[in-house]
Amino acid sequence: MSLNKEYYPQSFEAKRMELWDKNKTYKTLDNSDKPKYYALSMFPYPSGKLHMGHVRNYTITDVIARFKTMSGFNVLHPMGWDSFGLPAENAAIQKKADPAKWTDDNIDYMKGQLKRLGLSVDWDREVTTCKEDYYKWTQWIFLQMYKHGLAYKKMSPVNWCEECQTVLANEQVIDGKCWRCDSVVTKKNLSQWYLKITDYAQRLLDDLDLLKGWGDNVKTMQANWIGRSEGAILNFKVDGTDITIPVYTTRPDTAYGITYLVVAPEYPDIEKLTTPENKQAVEEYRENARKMSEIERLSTERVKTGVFLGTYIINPLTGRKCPIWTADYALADYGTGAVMAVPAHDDRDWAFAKKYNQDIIRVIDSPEANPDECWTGEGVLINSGECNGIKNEEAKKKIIEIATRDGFGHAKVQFRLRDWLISRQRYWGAPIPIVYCDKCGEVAVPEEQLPVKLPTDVDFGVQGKSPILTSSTFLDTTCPVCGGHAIRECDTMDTFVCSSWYYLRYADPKNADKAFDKEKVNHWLPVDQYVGGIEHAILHLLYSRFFTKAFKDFGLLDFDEPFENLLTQGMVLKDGSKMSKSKGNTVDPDEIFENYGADTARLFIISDSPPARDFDWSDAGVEGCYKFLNRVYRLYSNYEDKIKLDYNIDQNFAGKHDKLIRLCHIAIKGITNDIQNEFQFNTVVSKYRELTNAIYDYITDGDINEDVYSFAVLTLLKLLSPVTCFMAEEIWEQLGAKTSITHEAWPEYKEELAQLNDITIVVQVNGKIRDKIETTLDADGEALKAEALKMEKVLQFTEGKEIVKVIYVPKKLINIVAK
RNA sequence: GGGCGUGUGGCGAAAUUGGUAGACGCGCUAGAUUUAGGAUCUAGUGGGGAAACUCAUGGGGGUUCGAUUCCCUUCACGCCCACCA
Repeated sequence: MSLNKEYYPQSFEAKRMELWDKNKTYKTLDNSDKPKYYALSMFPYPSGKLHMGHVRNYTITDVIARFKTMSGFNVLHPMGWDSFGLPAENAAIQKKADPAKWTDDNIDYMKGQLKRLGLSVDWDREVTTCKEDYYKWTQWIFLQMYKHGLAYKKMSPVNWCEECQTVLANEQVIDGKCWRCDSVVTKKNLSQWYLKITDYAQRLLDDLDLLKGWGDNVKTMQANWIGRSEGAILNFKVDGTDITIPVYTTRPDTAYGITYLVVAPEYPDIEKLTTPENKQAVEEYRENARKMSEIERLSTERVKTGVFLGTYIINPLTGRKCPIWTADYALADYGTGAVMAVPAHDDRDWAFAKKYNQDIIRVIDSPEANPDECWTGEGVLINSGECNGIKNEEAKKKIIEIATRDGFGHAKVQFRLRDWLISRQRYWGAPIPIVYCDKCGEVAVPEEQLPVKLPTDVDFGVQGKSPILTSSTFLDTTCPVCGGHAIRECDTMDTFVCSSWYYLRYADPKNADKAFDKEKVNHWLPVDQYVGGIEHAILHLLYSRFFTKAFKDFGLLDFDEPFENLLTQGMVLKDGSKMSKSKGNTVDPDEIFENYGADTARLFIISDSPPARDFDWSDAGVEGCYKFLNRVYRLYSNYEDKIKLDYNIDQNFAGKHDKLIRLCHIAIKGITNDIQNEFQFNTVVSKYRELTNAIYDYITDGDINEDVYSFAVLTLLKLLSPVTCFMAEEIWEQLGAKTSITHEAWPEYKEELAQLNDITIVVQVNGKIRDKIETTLDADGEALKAEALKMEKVLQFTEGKEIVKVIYVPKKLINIVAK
């Protein structure tokens, strides 16, 4: 056997892939003496074709998985499909295709592309969320949530996307628009299923501290989203009634300055709080607010509006009668839906009070405060009865004490996080396993009756309702309790429910009796390295953390956090903006595979920027990587007769031979460190190039020692193999190796050889470089100092000055301080 | 308004965490080879200066023998959250 003279990846990449497949080279066994390592990519939605973002994501994870395998770990590197969701259903509507078929076809195609990319994935563990053997367990998990009181149904105003004809979770509304289709979201009053993620708010917040391997940006985003704040509930009696309005405030210290109260337009008791003469105006205002989209509500940011209800509350601290208003700057679903207004110390209240002529009472004074402006800073209490003279931070506690003592309030921790709305009025999702019995009401489907299968006799052309309602077989069923007539829940689950536990299923993908085996999950999890896009910083990553914590409480597993280390890779850009079909600046991975091969794609996508940063695609850069691989390849194809697998470098080498060996050790050390240090693949690639250049330098004079040369090029080959896996495997085999290079040990370096013998010492005077000394590693510091002091350049710059001290940094520099 | 980041050549970037700023590459310039193009190889490539030198890591200040790195201040950009009481 021998190598082609020229690098022609098309001639061997496909063949290599088939052999890996056939030989099950990347099969992962549960039992191994080696320590485990779980490398995970965020699994793709099977949209049709891979884009460069996928290529970047999966290449990064694959390089990590291959590196860890060679470093002696038993690596789990799985892949699957987040395959429920709207695009399949939309395709069904537009192209009259079956969503299952559409999804399967896409999976087939994309799986081929992933293999073409050379992923070292154990495909026997593939997981597909829209298959019965998976969604059965998604439904089972829902039942566990239900059983433990974490899944419940309630009527409330929800986010409605008219375009998608479904409700959305809070996390899926971005700037008042649908995260998927970008159309305006409105409010609708519906009875919907929720998961009680709020029960876990504090733990989700606290445990962020456990996540040492997560970037602060993601942790901060989650902390902001959870939004913990400390304050108080204060209850205000409505004058002349038995009604009490509780408000939540983070500023109880300003409670003596309340001059009016605001309730949200959706406030439940609002009708009882409205006097007959104000009824019409209030009704109109509420109607208007209801019709307004989130966007409009946001866009009215600076113009405050509201209507007086005609009633008053009494401030128990001051006895003051304060009018009750409704205004849409009070939010129905945060706090209690009612706000105490202290215009003197809150910007929003100030603006409102100015517009509607409400009283303003200053209760916090500060030398910096201007009486004609709103003051939200620190200060000392005034106009506050028994609290006068107290600093406002202390007054917060004091007033909570008073409220508690007198029975009109208490301290309260409030979260911004809302419960997770998981109902979707769509077909292509996991059915919620609940039935509504004529007699027994809401009943959970017994576990042994799972899965509740998606019906196939549906009409996708139906307008204004979920296609699932057109099934003649699905809706009517019998009650598992009484055997009487019952109707199935016809909403399906948000796809984020499916993706909140898939990483557990990989540990035990074929289990027909359980969602996953506890022991296997405890063995493989937590994920050692998770790689994916920053766009999931809140959504998927928060939901998955919630699921893991709930599962721990259910006794299904024994860890708190699913993902130990998280790498959020940057976007792939072209010409400075995100690749997108609408901008027409996409690059098709298939074209790159065809023209340059997968190795070039893999090398290029990790080469130019560190993984976390955005990556600007350039055609010239691809070309450059391809040329580099050609250059590397020729080191083997042109010198095949000089390379032997059983080389011996345990002998004394001098001069350029010694230097090349040292450069190899330097490369091993540098590359290993760069990978271990947050996967700095861009500098790994530059070190590949340095070593390649060094080997070319070595051979230019034709004096090639076969042992040294073999050591150098085989070291390079192994170092390259996690990245350019096809070429490395091809050359490796052509050189006569019998086993996959994947199963070779990662090269090790000797510290004493990971430095050059000839070094340059920089000589500075007062921190400025004046000269250099060429010397060797073993040179004596004192002697070097003495030599430096005698150098002509040094004398020139120290002339007439006193030498204060001489600093010597070993192997680096001498700095002479002269005054 | 709050939070988190980022500012280094024409471009992507690097800098062993306080020690030669610009590694490595893209691009560009010249040369070799080639009938030509491509490919390949060699040399050069931050600014100013003929040179000695000197200036330069968004701007200004500070600490230090020495600062891209630490501190203060200021500007610009990016992302996330936001009438959250």
